[in-house]
Amino acid sequence: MSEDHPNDFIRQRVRQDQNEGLEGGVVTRFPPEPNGFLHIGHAKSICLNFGVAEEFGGSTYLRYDDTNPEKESEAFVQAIQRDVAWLGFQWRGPTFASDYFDELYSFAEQLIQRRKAYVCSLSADEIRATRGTLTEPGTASPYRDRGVAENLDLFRRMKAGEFGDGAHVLRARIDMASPNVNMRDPVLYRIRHATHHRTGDAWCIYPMYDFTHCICDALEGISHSLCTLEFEDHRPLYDWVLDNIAVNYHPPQIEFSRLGLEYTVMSKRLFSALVDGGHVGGWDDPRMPTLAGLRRRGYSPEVIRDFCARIGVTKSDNRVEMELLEFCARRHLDAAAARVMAVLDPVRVVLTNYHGEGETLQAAWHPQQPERGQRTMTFGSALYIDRDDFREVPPRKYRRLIPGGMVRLRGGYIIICEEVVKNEAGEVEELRCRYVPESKSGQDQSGLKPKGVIHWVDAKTAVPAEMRVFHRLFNDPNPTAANLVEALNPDSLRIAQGFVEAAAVESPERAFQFERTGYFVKDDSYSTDKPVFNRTVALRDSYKPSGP
RNA sequence: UGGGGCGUCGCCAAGCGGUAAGGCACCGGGUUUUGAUCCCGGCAUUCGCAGGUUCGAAUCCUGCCGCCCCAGCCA
Repeated sequence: MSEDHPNDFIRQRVRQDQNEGLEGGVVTRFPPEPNGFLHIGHAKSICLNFGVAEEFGGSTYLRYDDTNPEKESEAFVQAIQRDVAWLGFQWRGPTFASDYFDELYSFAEQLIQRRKAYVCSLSADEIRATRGTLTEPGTASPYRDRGVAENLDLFRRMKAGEFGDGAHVLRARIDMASPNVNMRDPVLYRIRHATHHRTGDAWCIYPMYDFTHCICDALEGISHSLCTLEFEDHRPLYDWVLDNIAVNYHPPQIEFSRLGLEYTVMSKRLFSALVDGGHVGGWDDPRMPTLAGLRRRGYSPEVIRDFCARIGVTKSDNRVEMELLEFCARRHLDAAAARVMAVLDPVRVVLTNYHGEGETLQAAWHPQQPERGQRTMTFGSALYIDRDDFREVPPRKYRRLIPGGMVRLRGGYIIICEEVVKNEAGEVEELRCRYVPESKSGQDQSGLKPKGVIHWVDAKTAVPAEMRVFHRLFNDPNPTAANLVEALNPDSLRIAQGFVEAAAVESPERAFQFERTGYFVKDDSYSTDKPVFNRTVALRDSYKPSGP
């Protein structure tokens, strides 16, 4: 699977910078806030940052942007680390913005000394009211021209814990009339008497993102600071901070568009709402586009990385179809997954002329990979086949079992349906069939050429299993915060009580192709007495019934 | 109505003045004891629209139109 390296506009830029001589080489960073689980949108950023560094002989920091203690936790730090490692990347660090709180504080004092920052004692509401609007300039804070000594004194007392939350903030002195509202004296520090998951109660003032991020980038010698489009308006502020403090390194901020995916949402805030509202089982629910959810669903790191390589990196808004992710999943699973038979909706088949109980049959774990060896299956007079593989009234071009028709049991014998037994409700309860003794798979002497091949399991030895079939979480291709709950798909999870051939349960393999029904992964995190299989994705099914 | 971005096939996306890559999806055909995989073939006279420059424009210029982001003491 040797894909060409992507060559997006960011890589072109990095290549050019490198050719023009980059001191310190290529250094990138992936900077999540530890306030939730990572999702596939983060995977795009992770693959970009780590991928660029790998391709250009550089390295990548994992840096936590932990400047808002009330929303962050050590549990999220661990979850994030596990997910990045799972994707297969090795980071420098991890580092934390909180590692730099002392330096950050010094730079803040430096800004005060240079008359580039001041302590503002307006309330949050007053600051908002004086910021102006998108079309009108803001007005200066009455504290804007406080003297250096007073600012320094106030700021030190803020740090010392003399004031309550919200009493003062430190603001940059830039331009209240800037057409870019982010430049209208943005807040740099706020008072927050909160316990930080790493620094505990050492601090009661915390720096804001715009002040923190650029400085951490500079201190770590980040050569290319890659972020998403919504920070484009913040770039002048990123540059302003670094231009006004005594730091000798100034990374460029380069923006790209976030990933949009059809039929799902991509925001930690909305995930929280789904989890807290009990609409999903947790951040790692297999229907969630979180990396933890995708992992439980059976998507391997290779699938995610292939997907990220295929979607590209640009600045245009995008909403990628699920089909592409599913294609990547099938592509990798086709090669990786062991072939095994299973039925989700069993119908009993009785072979009236079969008497060789306990006969064993061999079948390849993977027909295209004979080196993976064979598994042993048991054949018997009582079998289960999938309800969908028999039709009393077949649609056009139907190739499976019909009354009086024949079909091959994959890896087994050809059978002919002679009788359909129904219950009072008129449902098919049992199929009484005759098997063709000389049609054994691999040594067929029958000369018969059935059109269809179906999967089956032996009723005596097959293992009862719970199979979880997932469908899109939302019916709306573009759910929003406003219609989040109404857009939920009530049929996003279907649990089938089926049977799997015993070899699958005994085998150490975890990813399987249940022939005809899809790719499944064994999931041990449920507490049931039966094995549980999550369906990653259905097989592509080109069987299209024509006509009504 | 301020500022910042973006508009190339249904969905992604190359292209950077020399006459529209590729992938997904879709449609044909072949192989197949998985209606899978695999293999072949098809799929934008046209690049948001309108002018202009040029021998030549998706690429340069001008003017429109559409969409996204920004008024947290979130990131």
